[in-house]
This record gives sequence, C-alpha cells and structure tokens, in this order.
Amino acid sequence: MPTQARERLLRAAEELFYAEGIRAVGVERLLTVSGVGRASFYRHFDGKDDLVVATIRSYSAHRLAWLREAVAAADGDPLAAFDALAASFGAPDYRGCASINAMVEAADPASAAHLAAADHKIALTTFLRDRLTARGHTDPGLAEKLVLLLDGATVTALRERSARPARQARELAELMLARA
Amino acid sequence: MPTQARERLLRAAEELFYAEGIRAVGVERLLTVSGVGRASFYRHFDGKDDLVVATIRSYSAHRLAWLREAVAAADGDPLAAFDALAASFGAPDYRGCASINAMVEAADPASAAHLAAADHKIALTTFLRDRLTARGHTDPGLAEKLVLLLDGATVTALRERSARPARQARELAELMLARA
DNA sequence: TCGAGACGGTACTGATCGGTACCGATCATC
DNA sequence: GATGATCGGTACCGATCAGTACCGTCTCGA
Repeated sequence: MPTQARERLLRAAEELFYAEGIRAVGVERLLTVSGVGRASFYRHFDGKDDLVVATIRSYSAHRLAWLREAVAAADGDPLAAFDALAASFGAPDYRGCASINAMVEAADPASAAHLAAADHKIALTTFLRDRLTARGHTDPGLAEKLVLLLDGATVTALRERSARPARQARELAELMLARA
Repeated sequence: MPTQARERLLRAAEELFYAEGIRAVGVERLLTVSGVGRASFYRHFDGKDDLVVATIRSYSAHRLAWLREAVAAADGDPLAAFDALAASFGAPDYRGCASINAMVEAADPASAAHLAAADHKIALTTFLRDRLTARGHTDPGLAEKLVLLLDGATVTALRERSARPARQARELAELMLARA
C-alpha cells in the first residue's frame, strides 16, 4: 500500500475544503488533520493547487456514484435526484455543492480547479441525459434544465437549510417533463 | 463631502471582490487600487470584514435597483429579470452573482457577510413577490421558485458563459406561471 | 541482513496576511 | 492666520501563507 498518505490527504481535503472553503484551509491544517508529514504531501502532489484538483475529481466521482445509486433505487427515475438532495439539505453542516463552490472560489475560468469543477457538471448532465432518453425524453435540453434546477435548489438551500428548495425544484421538473 | 475615501474603497472593493473573490483580495490591493491611505481605510471601516459587509450591501442595493428598472421597462413583468440576466451572461468577465459568491466564500452561516448576502436574496424575493401579486399571482411560493430559477441560471452561466441558461430558466418560469 | 522506499516531524525560507502607529500635507471654517 | 478634520504614505507588528530541505523511523522484499 504505497499511497496510504495520499488517500488520507484527499479525505481530509475533501472534508476541510467543503466545510470551510479552499482558500480558507492552509496546507498546515491539512497536514495536522490528515496526520501526513509535510514532505509526504509534496511527494504525492505538486502543491496545493494539485491537491485541489484531485479533491474536486474525487468529490465528483463520489457524488456521481451517490446520485447514480439514488436514481437506480427509484427505478431509474432521474427526478429521484431531487429527493436525494432534499435529504441532505437540512443538515446543519450543509455547504452546498463542492463543484459550485470550487467554481466560485477559483475565479479564473481557465484555472485547473475551475475546469475540473465544470467537468463535474458536464458528467452530471450526461448522466441525467442518459436517464431521460431511457425514459423516452429525447429533447437534449431537458437534462441541462434539470441540472439548472438542481443547482438552483442547491444554492437556495445554502441560505434556507431546509428540504423545501429541493421540493420546489422537483415540482418545476415534474411540470417540465409532463409538458415534454 | 467628508467621506470621499469611503466611496472609493467601496467601489474598488465591489470590483475586486467580484472579479477575484473576497479572500483573494488583500487590503494592500484595495488600498493601491482605490488610492486610499491605509489609515483612512481603518478610519472608515472596522476592518476588512466590515468592508466586506458594506460591499455586499452596496452590491445588493445596486443590483435591486438595476432589476427594478429592467422589470419596470417591461411593464412590470417579473420575467424580464431573466432577459436582464441573459444580457450579462455572455460577458467575458462574468463571475455570477456577488451574493451567491459571498455566501460560498463566507462559509460560516452565522457570519455577518453570509447573513448580508442572504438578505439580498430575501429582498429580491420580496420584490418579485410584489410584482407577481400585482399581476394576479397570489401563490407566495412562486417568487421563491423564480429566485431559484434565477440562481440556477446564474450558477450555470458561471461555466457556460452564454445567454442560454437564462433563456432555459425563463422557459421554466413561463411554464410555471402559465400553470398557476 | 541489508538496502530501498514511504513515512512523520522539524526547521526554515520569502512573501503576504490583517492591523496599528505615526507622519506631514491639504482644506474648510471661524 | 490658527484650528481641527480628513487625507495619502510609510514603517512596522505578529501571524500565517505555500513551499523546500533534511532528519530519523518503519516496513518490506531480496
């Protein structure tokens, strides 16, 4: 197991970056929380920016798997994504979507972190589009609108901290699909 | 005009914070850009956090006035907000909504900056609710859904940089109001 | 048994962070 | 023409930033 420290760093980074923000968490903090030595960190990553990108990719993979599971449990209904969100919106430590947060913090749209975060949304859109076409919805714009609704609910939950935005977004999604 | 320096600081802060992020802009930078002396800054504000809150409030006032004007120019149609967004989404330096960005950067939901940013969305919701009721839409949840759609479009535009998210959100809003 | 590689810990760098103290210049009012 | 408020500029503070260098330790395979 040569890369045990790397996993610990990624786990700590995912937690800390999500809870407090990317810029707010220094390397020192990451080292103490993960229990990884300073040199080991720079052996596994080129620097903090590299860790940030790796963390976003890790988050994206976990998040997509989580969503895939939720949708699969609902017999492939993509609207189950809203119910999955609703269940997490009430948490006191809810901080929105790490991908959105990363795009906000990494202001430069050409930065690796910003692009990695945008990639997550592309993957999410692709996943939802597949689910929609499997259910007979061929309009490719529907998946993008679903993501728009998911993101809108997520941002709203950032200040409301209740399941309501997810329910409201789901109502709009139902209306949209009923019309399509 | 005793507070000339204060205005210059607010203007510089609004620009820099929006373009690069709150944490990314140091006090040094604010001073050189605004041309204000270090002492003058701390005479007008208790510190950077105080300036951040004042900047958010200033942004909120400007933004609401801008939206009010756009809606008024469309004979009070609240959906004109989507057209106003669409016009700004394509800009190369578009960075989303300063209020959303501030809520993301100020992770602590009890922080003054986070609360000030949330206040903006409350004021926006109130404004849209007034416009909706004036047009015969009494369901109070409609205004919240409009804000959800506006925020969803804004976040989407952060990575798409085109007017499309605004158009898509407007379609959903039209569908919603037609149904109500 | 011995080396190689991964590891944690510490010391250190230059730069920047937010914030304080003090300076002299400017300007309006009396 | 003196007074007081506001101003820009600079020096400085301790703390923290990301990053580098080097140390001794542990484990594992040859």
